[in-house]
Amino acid sequence: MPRPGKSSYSDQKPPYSYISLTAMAIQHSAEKMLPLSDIYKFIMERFPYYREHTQRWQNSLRHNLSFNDCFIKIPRRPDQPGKGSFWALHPDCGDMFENGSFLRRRKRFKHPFAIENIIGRDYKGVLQASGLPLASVMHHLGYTVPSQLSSVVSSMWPHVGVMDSVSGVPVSPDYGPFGVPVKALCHPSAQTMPAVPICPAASPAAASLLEQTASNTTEGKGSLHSVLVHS
DNA sequence: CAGTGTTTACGTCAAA
DNA sequence: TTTGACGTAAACACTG
Ligand SMILES: [Mg+2]
Repeated sequence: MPRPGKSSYSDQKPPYSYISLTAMAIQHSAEKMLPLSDIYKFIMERFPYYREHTQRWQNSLRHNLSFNDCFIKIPRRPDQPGKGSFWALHPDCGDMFENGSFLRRRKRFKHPFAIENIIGRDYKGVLQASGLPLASVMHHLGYTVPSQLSSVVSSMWPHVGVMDSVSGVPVSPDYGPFGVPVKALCHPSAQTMPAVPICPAASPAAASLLEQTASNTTEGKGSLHSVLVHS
């Protein structure tokens, strides 16, 4: 396509969402995974539209990588030094563009066992009605707050530290496959929380716990209130 | 420090 | 009208 500056045809915004563009880049690669910088390159090489305002759209792209469960991080091997991780497509996310549109999917892929998705689904009404951020509700429920959400929590409740429920030693969240927290952590106000796996598939006990939690929340705010009062 | 990653907030738009 | 997907801005935290 032509060269000229502002308003040439090829400079128009391509009919692809960031998710589409990123998936294209990943699928096009030999290893089916790419570092962030290579995703940028792929897009910029093919779509002149994205050769400008790079700070804006690259911020949006990173937001999409992190926010959408269909994108997962693959750690670098020691023999592959570099900045971040590799990004790949979650094996269960299927064909995201089954409907002809590359702009909007029918539904977002959400991993069913990610604790933040479980809480987000079961406490949807509470989250909406209260306006509280997900991190707050998870904290009040005594759940491990994933990754950097903990910084939000510690800024809202500076007296609360994240520590191992048995040893009392500060730890960082430890995640197993699919981002499921393997080690149950608790904060001082939560007294004793059993260090059991939260993944229902891994522990029948945890499964019934989850079921109980779910049934408690179907009625609405009541259960959250009791939890709030408790802490 | 610059690049990478995570989360919240808000606006838009189309489907349900 | 409500819901959900998407884009954008922005505030941080973490890392090489
Ligand atoms: Mg992700």
